[in-house]
Amino acid sequence: MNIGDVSSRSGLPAKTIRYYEDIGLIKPHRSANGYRCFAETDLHKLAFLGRARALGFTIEDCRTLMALYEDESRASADVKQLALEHLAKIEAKIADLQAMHDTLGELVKGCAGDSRPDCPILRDLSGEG
Amino acid sequence: MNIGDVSSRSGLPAKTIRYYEDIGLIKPHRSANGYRCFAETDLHKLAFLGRARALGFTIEDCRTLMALYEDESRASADVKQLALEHLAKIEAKIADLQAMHDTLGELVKGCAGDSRPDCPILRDLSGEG
DNA sequence: TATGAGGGTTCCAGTCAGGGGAAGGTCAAG
DNA sequence: CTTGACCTTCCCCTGACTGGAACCCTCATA
Repeated sequence: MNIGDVSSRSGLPAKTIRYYEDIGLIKPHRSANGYRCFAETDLHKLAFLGRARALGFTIEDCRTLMALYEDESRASADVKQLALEHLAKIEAKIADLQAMHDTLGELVKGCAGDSRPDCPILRDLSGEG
Repeated sequence: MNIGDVSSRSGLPAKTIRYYEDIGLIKPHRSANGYRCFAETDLHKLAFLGRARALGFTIEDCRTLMALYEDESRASADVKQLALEHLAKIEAKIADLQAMHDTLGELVKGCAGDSRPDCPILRDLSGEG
């Protein structure tokens, strides 16, 4: 398989696939003409990576997850721990965003949104002046 | 005021303040020795920027907000629109993160987390194989 | 046989919002 | 006079790609 095929079958852009090779996540063979030559296992790995990235895991997490996946003697505890740490980071981000959302929502609610200059949003940003 | 004073009074790192000057958000004067020389208005602007950034506005949004703030003849509608657009982006991010959280949470719940290799998280990532 | 389309390759630069650190100038205190 | 705390500019680094330039390969068509 050439990179275009793997790209459409995995849903990942060709650029991303080349990047993943660059950083050592996959190691496709090369054809005589220099083209990358992907096996089914490469495609499978890329799909794995795509799903892990979609769950928000960092590239380094993905590297670890792949290693665990390929390690038949892994302990599921290791996978779970990684997932729990990631879950905690997601929760922290949600909490941050929620706080912004609540604050900004309040300010927006108080803003007339008309042609006059008076605005509680700017008043708040300027330090209640 | 030197940059150290402004830094501690605004809560922004000196690096950040220099960066904000670099991209034209503030224009402090210079003393004879080449040091930046901040007026109270600069400090006020930096505090404004710090609060806007804390609400998650991008630097470009901050630039617009500052311009609106300094424009006495602004329409609060313009401020409100910017804020509403930002609010929508925050909501979209929260929704994304929440979806990740829910999916990953389900997978984690099903994972024994013991010394055995069997793991629903990896099974899901590998495509249910 | 030329040529054009549509693959593929490498490498460089840019994104966003700064952070880290080097090399060097300035200032007040001891 | 020296020490230490400031300040300056400069350049590289981050994550996870994305865009583009310049060039090569293959196949179909005129």
